[in-house]
Amino acid sequence: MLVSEHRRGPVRSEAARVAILEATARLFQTRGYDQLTMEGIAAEAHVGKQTIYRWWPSKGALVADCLLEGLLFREGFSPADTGDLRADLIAWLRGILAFVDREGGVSMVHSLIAAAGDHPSVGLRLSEGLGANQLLRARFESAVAAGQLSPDRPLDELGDAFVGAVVLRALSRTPTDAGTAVRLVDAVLGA
Amino acid sequence: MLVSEHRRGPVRSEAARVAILEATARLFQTRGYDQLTMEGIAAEAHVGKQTIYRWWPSKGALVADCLLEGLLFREGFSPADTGDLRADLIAWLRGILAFVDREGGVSMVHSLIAAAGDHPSVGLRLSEGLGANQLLRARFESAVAAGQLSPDRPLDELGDAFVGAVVLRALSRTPTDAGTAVRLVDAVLGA
Amino acid sequence: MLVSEHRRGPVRSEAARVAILEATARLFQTRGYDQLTMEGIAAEAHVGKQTIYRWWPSKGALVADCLLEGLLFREGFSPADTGDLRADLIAWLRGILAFVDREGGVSMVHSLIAAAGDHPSVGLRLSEGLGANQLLRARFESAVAAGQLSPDRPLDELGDAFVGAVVLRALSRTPTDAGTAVRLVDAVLGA
Amino acid sequence: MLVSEHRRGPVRSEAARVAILEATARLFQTRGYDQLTMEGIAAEAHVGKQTIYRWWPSKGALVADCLLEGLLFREGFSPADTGDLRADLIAWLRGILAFVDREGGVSMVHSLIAAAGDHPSVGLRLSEGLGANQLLRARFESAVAAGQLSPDRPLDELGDAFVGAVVLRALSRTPTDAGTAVRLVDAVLGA
DNA sequence: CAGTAACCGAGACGGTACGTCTTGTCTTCCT
DNA sequence: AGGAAGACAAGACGTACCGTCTCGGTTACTG
Repeated sequence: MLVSEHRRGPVRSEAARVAILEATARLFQTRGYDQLTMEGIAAEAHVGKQTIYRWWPSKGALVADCLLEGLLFREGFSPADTGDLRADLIAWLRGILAFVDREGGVSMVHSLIAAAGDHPSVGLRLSEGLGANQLLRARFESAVAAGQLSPDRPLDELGDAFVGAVVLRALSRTPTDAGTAVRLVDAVLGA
Repeated sequence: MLVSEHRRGPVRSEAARVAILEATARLFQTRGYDQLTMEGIAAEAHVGKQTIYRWWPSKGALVADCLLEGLLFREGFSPADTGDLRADLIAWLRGILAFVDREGGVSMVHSLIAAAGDHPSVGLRLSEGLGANQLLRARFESAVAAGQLSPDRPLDELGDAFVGAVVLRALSRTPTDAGTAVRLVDAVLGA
Repeated sequence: MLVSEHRRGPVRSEAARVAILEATARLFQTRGYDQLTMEGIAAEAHVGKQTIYRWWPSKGALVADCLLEGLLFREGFSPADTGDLRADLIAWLRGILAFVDREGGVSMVHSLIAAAGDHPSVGLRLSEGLGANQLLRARFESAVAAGQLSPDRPLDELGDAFVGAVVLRALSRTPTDAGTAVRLVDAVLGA
Repeated sequence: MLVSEHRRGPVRSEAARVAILEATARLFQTRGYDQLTMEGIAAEAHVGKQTIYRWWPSKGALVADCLLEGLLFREGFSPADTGDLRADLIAWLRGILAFVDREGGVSMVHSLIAAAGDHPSVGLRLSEGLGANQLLRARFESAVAAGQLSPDRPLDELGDAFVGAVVLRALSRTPTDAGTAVRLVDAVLGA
């Protein structure tokens, strides 16, 4: 006895889905989140507006999906493991800060923060994108194993502290200098 | 003989200025930053739109001014100094997290984050409003003097780490539990 | 027993055809021509849109078919033949004007006029539906035979004049009074 | 005794009003009523859509205003007064029928009928535009004075009968031949 | 004390984008 | 193959705000 609940009619068009996400990513990167419009995306993707609204409730959800598909963050910021936690974290933070300071980096982060305001999962992905949380946590665990980090430190919160500080700088547009990464690591880890 | 550069005509109306800021604060608190519109503010303040645009360039600037006037944040979050740094920080964080979790707190913080995206100084004021930076720094200095905190730790960055972690939680709407404050303090300070 | 003429494959579904026409009539009468949509008809008839487009080119054609099937006009307005042409015409016109003035009558006629704009045959059917042209012409012929109407009057055009005047009133929403029918008959026929 | 109740603020822009009406007339004549869109009018008039909606509630009202301004009907169809009522009416009807049959004439009338469906006053103006009602009535009065027309005939309804018959022909797209005007006059007036 | 320049409220203006609706075509599965 | 369901591209709908400009009317300094 089969019956298997079945829908009739055409199925979601993968071509349209991809075109929409790619158009969104393209426009997000070139114009930023605020300038991103549903109409612009529809035009760029050669798609009817209704096709967007059928599958995504909002601009934020669309950007969140782009993040999930990895269309916005090409680069991952994974901390190296040279055995020296402090050096590795400094290097990792410098990478992130360089990205943020780079042409378009600030506005990129700002756009993501704005998008996070509209859609919760963007915030989660933002942490992961910047901090590569899993990798960061792995690095911390390695440091704990090596005796460089007290096992008492809650590692997720430790990651949040670093990533949060970076986000806060971006929010307040505090300029970064050469020593910023070092100071931040020393502040949190102790010198 | 100083020609005394002088303007003719009436001078800026204090009544209008105050009405606009108060209308902005009122609408910001009830509807949030996104729902805040220049037209709405003008109507609420019984003021012409031009009177707003004459003195403020943007919605963000208006909100920033509200912050400066103390119309948005009634409460300050100042850490106590009982001699026990860890306990004081935990208490302070709990206060902030309770505020954020409270009815309307999340959206308040989100609105401020959104406003910060539009206007840099909102970001600065946000840090200060949440973290009361001066006070926090003072508490850290007291801890250094008491030998509870290594003098090597850059104190500004230490504050950023705490406030940043809170902002990050708000951004990703990560739910808070009873242990969050403790874990965050232990993560950053060491247990 | 004449099975005769058989196509293979499924043949046009009579059930669908009828369901579509009835849905159209139902919606036309309740919502009017402007509110009538292909999507609405398809939904009301539990039919795919394509099934409509396969057999009818437009909304107007659909309404025209409804008229042909007699699904829109239940009532016919046939002039009586009491021997008194003037009285018969006045009675007949009063019936039509009462229908038009009645609840929903104006919008009914307006909808038909709109449909006539989209599809020529609706216009023809409109004349017939309102004026019952054949019957009206028969009444005129009877009057000619009775010597009440000059044989020189072109009878089709005479009918058009009456029906046209009614349509024009509907178009301009000129209100009707008790004497309208009398005046119209006297205007055209002479008192 | 001063203080006459006064509105403050800018006054309605005559330039915009005229541009909108002229754009409407232009598009109405070239594309017809159905193809006429508010967006198209706004674009053609170089005007924001809101400026249209601020002053006109609908497309029909806009077309009605165009009629009132005389932007749609250049030509008036005024019956001559040669002393021969029948000949004058035939000539007048031939002019109208020629206009309707002419390139674009049918669609023009159809468009006006459609517009009349949307907006009552278009219907009134339609009668006037086609029938020049005042002038027609004046011609009838002259005929009554000359003893060519019974004083018992209600003259307004007489005009309606003629104009209505023409509208009805346009609605049903009944083709016109050389004798149409003659037959119509004879039908209504008697030979 | 008249002139005049900048303020004020109100709100119309040209625009952009919104989210919804309908059209007519296309695609998929089911009977 | 025909029919139901419904996704698709297109584009009009009417609304909400944007930031600018234009009105009269109202100060308050200047000559």
